Amino acid sequence: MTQAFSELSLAEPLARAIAEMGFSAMTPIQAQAIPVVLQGRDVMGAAQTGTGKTAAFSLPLLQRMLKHENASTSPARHPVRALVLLPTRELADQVAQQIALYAKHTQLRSTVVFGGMDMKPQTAELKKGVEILVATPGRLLDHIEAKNCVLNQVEYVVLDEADRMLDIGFLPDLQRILSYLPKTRTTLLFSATFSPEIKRLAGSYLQDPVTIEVARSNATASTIEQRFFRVDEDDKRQALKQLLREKGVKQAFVFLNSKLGCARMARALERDGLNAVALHGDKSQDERLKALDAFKKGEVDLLICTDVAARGLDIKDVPAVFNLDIPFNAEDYVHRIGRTGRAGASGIAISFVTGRDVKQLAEIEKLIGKKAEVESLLLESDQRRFGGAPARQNDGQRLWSDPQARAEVRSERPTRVRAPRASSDPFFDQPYQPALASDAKPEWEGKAQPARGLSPFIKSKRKVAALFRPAAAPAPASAAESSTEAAS
DNA sequence: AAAAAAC
Repeated sequence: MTQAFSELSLAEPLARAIAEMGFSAMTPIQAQAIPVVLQGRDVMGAAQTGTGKTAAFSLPLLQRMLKHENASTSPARHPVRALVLLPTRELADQVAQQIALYAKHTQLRSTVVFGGMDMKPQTAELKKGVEILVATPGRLLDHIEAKNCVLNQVEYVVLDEADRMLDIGFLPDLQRILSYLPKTRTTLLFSATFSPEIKRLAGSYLQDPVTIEVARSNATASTIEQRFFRVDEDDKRQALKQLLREKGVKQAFVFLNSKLGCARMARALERDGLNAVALHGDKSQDERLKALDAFKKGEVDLLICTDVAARGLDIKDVPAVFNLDIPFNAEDYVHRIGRTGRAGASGIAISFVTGRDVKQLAEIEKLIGKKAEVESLLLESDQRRFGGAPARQNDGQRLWSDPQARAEVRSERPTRVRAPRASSDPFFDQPYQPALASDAKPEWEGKAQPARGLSPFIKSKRKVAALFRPAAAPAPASAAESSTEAAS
C-alpha cells in the first residue's frame, strides 16, 4: 500500500535529488497530496507533525514549475513563480534549505528572506532573480515596498503552518501580501492543526479546494508518549532535572510560555551545570540561529524556548519535549510535542501541570481527543526529607500514588510564603470561597470608576474588575479532583 | 497569564 516516489514519474533532476537524500517510500500525506498538487488543484492538507508536509508541497510544486516553463526563461528575467510563507524566521530558513536541496539539480533558483538580518544581501539575491521565494510576512512586505521583488507573476502560494498564518496576529500582513499576487493562482495550505473556524476562513482563500486529512485534524503523532505531572511552580526546575535523569534523556526541547521565563530558566540550568541555551524572540537573530544550530549539532542538550520553536522545526532524533508551562493554545501543545517522535522515531512529551492549568489542560484533552492522566511526582528533595530510602514505587514512573504519604511529605516540606491564590487549586487546596455572593452587584455600579484609592495591593484595573465579577461555579474543580484521584 | 512577525 505504501507508495514509492519512483512511481510518481517526477522529472529526473527531482528524482535524483530525492534518491540522494535517501527517500524512497512516501508518507501518507505525501502519497495523497502530491498527485493532487500535480493536477494544479488548491489544497488544504492536514497531517500529524513529523510526517513530511514540506516535501508534500514542494516536490509537486517544483515538478509543475519544471513542466510548465514560463515563456521568459532567459536569464535576464526570472519572476517569482512560487511563494512560500511561514510564521517564524527559523522555520523559513529550514524550509528554504530543504527546497534548495530538492531543487539542487534543476535550473530553478530559490532564496529566503526574513527579519532580523541585513536587508542588503537579501536584496542582492532577489535582484539576481529567483523562481521560488521563501519568506516571513513582515520582511517580505519590506522587500515588496522597496520594490526589491515583483510578485505579479506568482503562480503558487504556500501557507505552511496555515492556521497560524491565518490567525489574527498575521492576517493583516498576509492579506496585504496576497493583494500583490495575481488572482489566478494555486494556493496550498498545510498544517497539523486546523480549527473549524480556521477551516472556514481558509476556504475563502482557496478555489475549489481538495481537502486532504491524514488522520483526524489536530491528532498527535502515535509515536509520541504523552505524560503529565503535577508540579508546583517553584519545583519545576528540580523536577525537570530529575526526570531527565530518570528517563535517561540527554537532549530535549524545553518549552516555557514567556521569554523572560526562558532566559531565567536557561541561566539557572547553566548554573546547575547543565548544557542549556535559550531561544526566544528577545534574542538577536544571530544568537537565535546560533542557538538552534548548536542544538541541531548536539552541542547543546537543552533548548529552552518559547513558542517561537513550537512549530515545524525538524531536528533529528530529539527524544523528548518538556512543557514546563502548559501552552496558552491547545493547538500549540500539539505542535510543541511534535518536535519529538518525528519520521517514525519514538519520543516522549512530558508536561508539568499546576493548579491554574486545569482549564487549559481540559482544552488540550478536547483537542487531541485523549484523556490527560495527571500523575504525582515525588521530588528527590522530598524523598530525602521523608527518611533516606526513596519512597518510590514501581518503576519510578508512577512515583507516588498513596495520597496519605503524599500529605505527610507535604507537611515535611519547608513552608513557602506565597501570594494567596485567586482561584482554587483543585489538586490540593481547599475549595475556593467567593468573597461575594454570585448575585452581588458591584458596589460601584452606576458610580465613578473605583480604580483609584483602593487597597494598595490592588494594582491593576483588571484585578479590580476580577474582584467584582460574580464568582464562577466551583463545579469543575470537584470533577477534576475526583478524576485525578482516580488516576493516582 | 504570551509569542510571533518589520524597521
